[in-house]
Amino acid sequence: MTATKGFLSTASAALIDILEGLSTEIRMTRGQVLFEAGDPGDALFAVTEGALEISVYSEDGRKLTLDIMRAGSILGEITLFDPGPRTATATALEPTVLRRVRHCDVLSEITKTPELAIDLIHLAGKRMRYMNRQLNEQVFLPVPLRLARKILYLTQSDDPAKLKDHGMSLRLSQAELAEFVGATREAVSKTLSNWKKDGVVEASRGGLTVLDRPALELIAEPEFI
Amino acid sequence: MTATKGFLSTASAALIDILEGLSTEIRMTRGQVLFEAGDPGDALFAVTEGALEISVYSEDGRKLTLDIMRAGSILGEITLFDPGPRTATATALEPTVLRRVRHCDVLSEITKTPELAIDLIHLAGKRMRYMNRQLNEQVFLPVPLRLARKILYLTQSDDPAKLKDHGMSLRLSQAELAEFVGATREAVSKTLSNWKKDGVVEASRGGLTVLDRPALELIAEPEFI
DNA sequence: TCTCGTATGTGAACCACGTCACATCCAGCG
DNA sequence: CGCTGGATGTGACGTGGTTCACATACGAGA
Repeated sequence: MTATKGFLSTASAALIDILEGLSTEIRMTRGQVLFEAGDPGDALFAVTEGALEISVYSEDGRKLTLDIMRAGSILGEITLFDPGPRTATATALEPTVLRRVRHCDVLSEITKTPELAIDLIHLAGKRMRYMNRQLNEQVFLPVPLRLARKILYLTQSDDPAKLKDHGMSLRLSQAELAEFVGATREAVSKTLSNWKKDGVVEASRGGLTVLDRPALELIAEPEFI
Repeated sequence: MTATKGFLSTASAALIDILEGLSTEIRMTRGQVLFEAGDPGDALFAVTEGALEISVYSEDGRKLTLDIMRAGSILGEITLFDPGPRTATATALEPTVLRRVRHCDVLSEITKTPELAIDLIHLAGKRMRYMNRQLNEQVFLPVPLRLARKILYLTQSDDPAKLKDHGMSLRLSQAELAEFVGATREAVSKTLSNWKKDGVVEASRGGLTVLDRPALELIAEPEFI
């Protein structure tokens, strides 16, 4: 649906360079929480290695995963844009390395390098588009469509070589997938069962493989009216 | 829930000033469309007078209204942040006056006045928070809760004086309210009927009045676990 | 290899909402 | 005034999806 990779697109080279100079390195183990929704946020991060999951929680504790951020992504910048508590929780999905830059350093850098501001503004726009689409899909699409699109999104372009035979695997449990599409594990399981019968995907414990990407794309299509 | 008014908060004075100088005036009649999702976007707007409705459409034409922008709001800046097609449609709800500024003028102004960039970045942050909340509510809350919150949001602080007796009226048909909460007109009608029985709201043709704001706030609460 | 904890498959019952189908009910206007 | 078209009220009914309740099935340890 979109060509960008990650919740917000890979940061521009200029942005990365500047962040390099101002940042300190952070290393995380799997499961470690970088920040939680509600925390005061005074820094932003660039992922160097590994992956983090960005999610929000309902008032009664249910979880909705927004995206997975991999190497090259910037995160935690909402509070730079609008000072206040963090709106989401970031958890490492695997051993992860990232660089941390304080907001104040970014802001003072902006006054020196306005281009940086434009980079950040573009970043914000990409995010907005992503959220827009999320909302739209949540409101209008049934679970199977949402799931198909998520799987396509999550398996896209991770490694172009692996895509050539239309296959692509995803290391995500069905429960995690459910949190991604805002549904229950059972609903995901049943949907995947149907697709498996048709040879569209193949499942293993803790992951699945897309066998027939075009078929999945067909399912993901709206085919409206 | 939030103190901001409008989809993105009222623009800062500095921002408004700068936009004044670069802008041209636009006048719209009720129902007129300022821009549509998919249009190429090359300008942003500041509402001077009147109100516009910002909405997105599903692939099969259903509508979801995101917010109503009144005097003091900035809109159309996503495409400044991230060049590309507009993500939503803006329609005047009444005779409306606004000022139009081309993106390129804003961007070149940023290189001269970095503070402007910071203003815009803050704007983006407020938006992100708003969208975040929208998504959360759509995914996790049932129709009555969403409706209660929307009504509270739409009637908040419009005129503090009118709030003193806990009442507040809203000129929106039930169909429009339905588009706001992502539900059907019937569901809204039935929910409102219940509330009317309890004296929480009062309805008239094409609008409704909140009689017991605290009661509505109680309904809107999650009262989780 | 056996065992236990976690991931998955699947059916039954339930339920919130959507869909459909009308019955009202105003507000303007001939 | 009575008509008429859009805005509302409300029931019947269908259904996607959740909830609940197990049955497997797999993988990592002991």
